Amino acid sequence: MSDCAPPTADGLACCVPLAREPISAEQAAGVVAMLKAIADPARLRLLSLVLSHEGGEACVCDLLPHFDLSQPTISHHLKVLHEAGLLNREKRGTWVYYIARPEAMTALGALFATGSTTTTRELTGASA
Amino acid sequence: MSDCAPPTADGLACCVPLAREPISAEQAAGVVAMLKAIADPARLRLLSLVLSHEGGEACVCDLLPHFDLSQPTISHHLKVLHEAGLLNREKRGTWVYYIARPEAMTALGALFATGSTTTTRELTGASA
DNA sequence: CGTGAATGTTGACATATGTCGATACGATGC
DNA sequence: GCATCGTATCGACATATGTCAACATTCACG
Repeated sequence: MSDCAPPTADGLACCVPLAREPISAEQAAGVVAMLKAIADPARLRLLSLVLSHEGGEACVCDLLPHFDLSQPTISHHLKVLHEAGLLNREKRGTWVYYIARPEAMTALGALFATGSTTTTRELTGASA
Repeated sequence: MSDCAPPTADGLACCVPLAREPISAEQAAGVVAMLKAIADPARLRLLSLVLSHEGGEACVCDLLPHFDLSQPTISHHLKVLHEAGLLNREKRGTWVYYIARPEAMTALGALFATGSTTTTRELTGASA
């Protein structure tokens, strides 16, 4: 619980691969907050839609048509993703844009690294 | 929904990074099954304990002392991890061993790859 | 065979979660 | 200013989930 400084200074959960050493209860709690956010079909799809959308961002109006869910429900899911640190929120005029955070993807990917400590850090080639 | 053959013939969820293209509802449902399994503090810790234990396996009696939870609760969580394809189960005499599945880690890690399709496949250096 | 130990199953319960309709808020355009 | 559009919040509800105590099951060992 001491050798784990915030990797991106963004409040992301910790970085040590699950297979390297037993994760502490505290770290587990932090990581679980992010995992719970994506452990929902609608939110996983929302995240993927934003990530794969041009520029790594999408406005709510772009996302709504992809679902059979009500607008408040989508808004709720986006809020969950935002509060988990997976998406940034930006208001531009009338529209609200949700913006991917590649650091969050990297942090999550690092959890599942097996063997060495190497992560997918080098692959984070998205715009800041 | 058509270009995604089971990557390891083990029933693991699909393989395309979230950032590459919007995940389909069907694929999302499959992936979410695995994510839900690890989106719990106890189960994340259990998984990490097994993964980092020598040989990538541990018997229930090794795991129990790490938690304040009752034995049936731990058994329940292990069952969830097993049914999600994250741990194999093997009975040896009186004891039951849960065994890590590096393929599952690789499959999950691939989800969070950003940019190219490169995954942490090369890092899967555990014994078969 | 019994006895005991390790693990799994069942049923019950409190809480968390996903969903919606109604409504509120904020920006745009007339 | 006022109507309208896009988005968020609130309150309510049904369902899912984590947990335990009690019990069942399976195996080792005399």
